[in-house]
Amino acid sequence: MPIEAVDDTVRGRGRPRDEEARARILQASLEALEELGYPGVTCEAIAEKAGASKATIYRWWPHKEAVMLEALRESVAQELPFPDSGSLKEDVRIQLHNFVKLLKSPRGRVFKGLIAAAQSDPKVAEAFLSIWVLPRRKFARRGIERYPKELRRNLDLEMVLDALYAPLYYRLLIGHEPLTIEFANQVTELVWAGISNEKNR
Amino acid sequence: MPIEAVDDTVRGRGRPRDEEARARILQASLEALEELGYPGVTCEAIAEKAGASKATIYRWWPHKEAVMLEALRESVAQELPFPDSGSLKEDVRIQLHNFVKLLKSPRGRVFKGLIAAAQSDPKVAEAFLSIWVLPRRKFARRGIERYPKELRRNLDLEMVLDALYAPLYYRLLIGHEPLTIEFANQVTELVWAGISNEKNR
Amino acid sequence: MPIEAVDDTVRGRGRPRDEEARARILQASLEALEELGYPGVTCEAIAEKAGASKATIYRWWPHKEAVMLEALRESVAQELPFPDSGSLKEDVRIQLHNFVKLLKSPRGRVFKGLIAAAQSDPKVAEAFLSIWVLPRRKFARRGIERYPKELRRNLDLEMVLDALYAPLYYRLLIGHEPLTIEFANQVTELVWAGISNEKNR
Amino acid sequence: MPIEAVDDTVRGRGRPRDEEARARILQASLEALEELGYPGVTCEAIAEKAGASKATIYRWWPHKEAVMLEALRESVAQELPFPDSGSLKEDVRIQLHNFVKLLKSPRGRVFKGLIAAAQSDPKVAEAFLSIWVLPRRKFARRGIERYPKELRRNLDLEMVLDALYAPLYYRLLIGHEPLTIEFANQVTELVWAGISNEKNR
DNA sequence: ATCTAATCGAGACGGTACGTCGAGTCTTCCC
DNA sequence: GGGAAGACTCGACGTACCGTCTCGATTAGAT
Repeated sequence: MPIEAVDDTVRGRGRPRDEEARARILQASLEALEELGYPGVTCEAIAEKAGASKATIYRWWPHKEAVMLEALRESVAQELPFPDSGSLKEDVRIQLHNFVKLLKSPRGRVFKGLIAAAQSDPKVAEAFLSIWVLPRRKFARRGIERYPKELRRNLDLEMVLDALYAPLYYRLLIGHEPLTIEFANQVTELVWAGISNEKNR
Repeated sequence: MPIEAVDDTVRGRGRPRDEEARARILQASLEALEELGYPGVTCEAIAEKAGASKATIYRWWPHKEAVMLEALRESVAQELPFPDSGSLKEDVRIQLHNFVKLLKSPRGRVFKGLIAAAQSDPKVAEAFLSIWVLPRRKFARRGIERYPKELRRNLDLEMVLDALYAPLYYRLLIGHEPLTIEFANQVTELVWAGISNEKNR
Repeated sequence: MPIEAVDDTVRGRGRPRDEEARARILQASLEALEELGYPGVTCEAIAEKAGASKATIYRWWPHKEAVMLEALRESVAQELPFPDSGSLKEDVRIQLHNFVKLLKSPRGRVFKGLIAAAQSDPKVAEAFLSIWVLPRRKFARRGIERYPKELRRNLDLEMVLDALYAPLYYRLLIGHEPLTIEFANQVTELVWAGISNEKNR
Repeated sequence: MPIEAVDDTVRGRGRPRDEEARARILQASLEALEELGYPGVTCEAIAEKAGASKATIYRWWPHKEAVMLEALRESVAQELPFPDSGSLKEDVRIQLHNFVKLLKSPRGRVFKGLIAAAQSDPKVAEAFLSIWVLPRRKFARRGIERYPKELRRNLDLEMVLDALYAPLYYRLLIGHEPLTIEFANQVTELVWAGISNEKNR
């Protein structure tokens, strides 16, 4: 079961959850993550930034990683819809462009931090997967499957998605070369050559 | 300046550095990383495993990340030579196979841990780059450049290397799908289609 | 001004105070004190035991000590009338016997808890004094003063009361030796020797 | 086993305990206890006052009560030797005088606090008993037993000690009447009448 | 054969953040 | 308007690890 906030759609009797406080906490988490990097994010710092108390944080999230994951989810929930330009190759290119822009924004530090946290905390790993990775991949997969005729047969789409996104994550995480729009173009071209049904050259 | 052990080639008067202790500490770091994951690598744990004292660790390394990086360097120094089968595609495939095997071994946790640490610690990032990433890429690049005629012209080899290795790192770090030899084959085929000089199909 | 419940004899407009809830809260306080000891008396525990809410408790009492004091007052209101056997010495003995029985009953933990609370909270101290100690002493004093001829002249009755009751409290609080009926007899004899008008031996 | 500091008479290998820090912590505890009363004493406050860290406190004492008990023991270790005036009655009187002075000093708050804590914490109770009460009683008992002929036969000395000390504790804890030297005299006279071998009156 | 200096182990030190708990207050719905 | 439910702020708890430090013991080269 992924790490999520309590589902309080059922309106109980007591004082309802303070949604403003929730929003302030998530906002403060993102800011702290962007400003201080992952290990610099302290529950006490979040609490102070948010004008909330630590107890409130721990009432709703089991640990600070969960807070940051939910913050991430909130902040990127509507972002990055898979484009629909009429051309699959163009859709892919635009999608990678957008993702590059996201990773290069301050939000990129959030990804770095969460992927780092996921390496040693299975709960974070699972949450990152179910909250971010898998939904994004499902969208992208659907976007690609709209054009079955443009692709070679017997392609493993999971592998294709990896080939498309992995290089961006890789440059984000390793930083040996800059992460640029041009790089996204190069990746698009290279992968396209490997998956398209066109007779190349 | 990368993180390295103190260079004590100048032989002073007092008791010399205990090389056995150094080896035990590095070994213990690797073991802790493999067994317990990154957060399990506390200096106390290393010291106890190694039968050393924390002071000894901090005398020779500025912080625990430096210890782990040096441990990594020691342990992979001779690993993963770029193969030479006579065929570039086969060389690439074998190289990816070997890398998959490495990442799937207990050593994979070391990579996960260090990449995680690098996300928030620029010193670790730089050290990981200079100790592991850049040398490996240089070897691989040289291996590829032996066959200039098999490749398309105007290829950005850095991008090609990313396209080859990134998917493996990606599956290691995200874990959404298993990291297998077969996956390495798929990546090889896909990238090969995008870089080889052959007239495809 | 001693700690007391809000005096709501003035009958206002809305729903009147729920006397049952009040009784349940006081009862729950006593039980918690007897079963769990003083630190076990948390407002949450009282509320749960009583099926009440914390808000109700704090509406009617300023803090939990006030609750416990009122609980004590209710529970001991009619207890320990000063006996009237016709003999002062016998009256004293019986009174000490009764007090020993009270202190050894579960109620004894209530005394321990409240005396403890009084040490650091002047409000509790004053309330314990006015609700329990002073009234009890007044009764006892009247009981003794019925027999002026049996006592030496110029006795400080306050001191005599201390000499009678203090040893019982002392054993209750310190617990170095058991608090028994026999001990009450011994104290009676010793004090009697010091206060009676008889020619001893 | 009473709560005590680790007995480190055996000189181990590592860095030795910082005796100054220990002294500063105990001193800070006493000051905090006298200034703020028992529940106002915070480990964080002690640590700050003492210029120590919380970890140091918890390394050597299991909880703050133990700190305060040891502080008490240190501060009263050599106090209150049983006097030796040549007359038992006079010895008793002087001993009670001294005890009254101790209880009326700022140190009295320490006693109030610890007795309070003992009511709900068996560890404190046992420690208070073994560190303070029992040793003091043993001394007093020995002081009294030097004069066997002045006392009636078949006296229960434990009860006598209670009769002597309990009234002082009682006035300290309840505070219904002041605790004075004169009161100590009265108690001495009353108890003496009950225990001495003289033909009274 | 000392003397000297740097090393080793052990482990205590001041800090800082963790995640928990209770006090007392506040907010909502229900009666 | 009272009461149950329960979320809220505040602040202390006791734990864990960091990186530093101070010991006594050990181990060479320098004297």
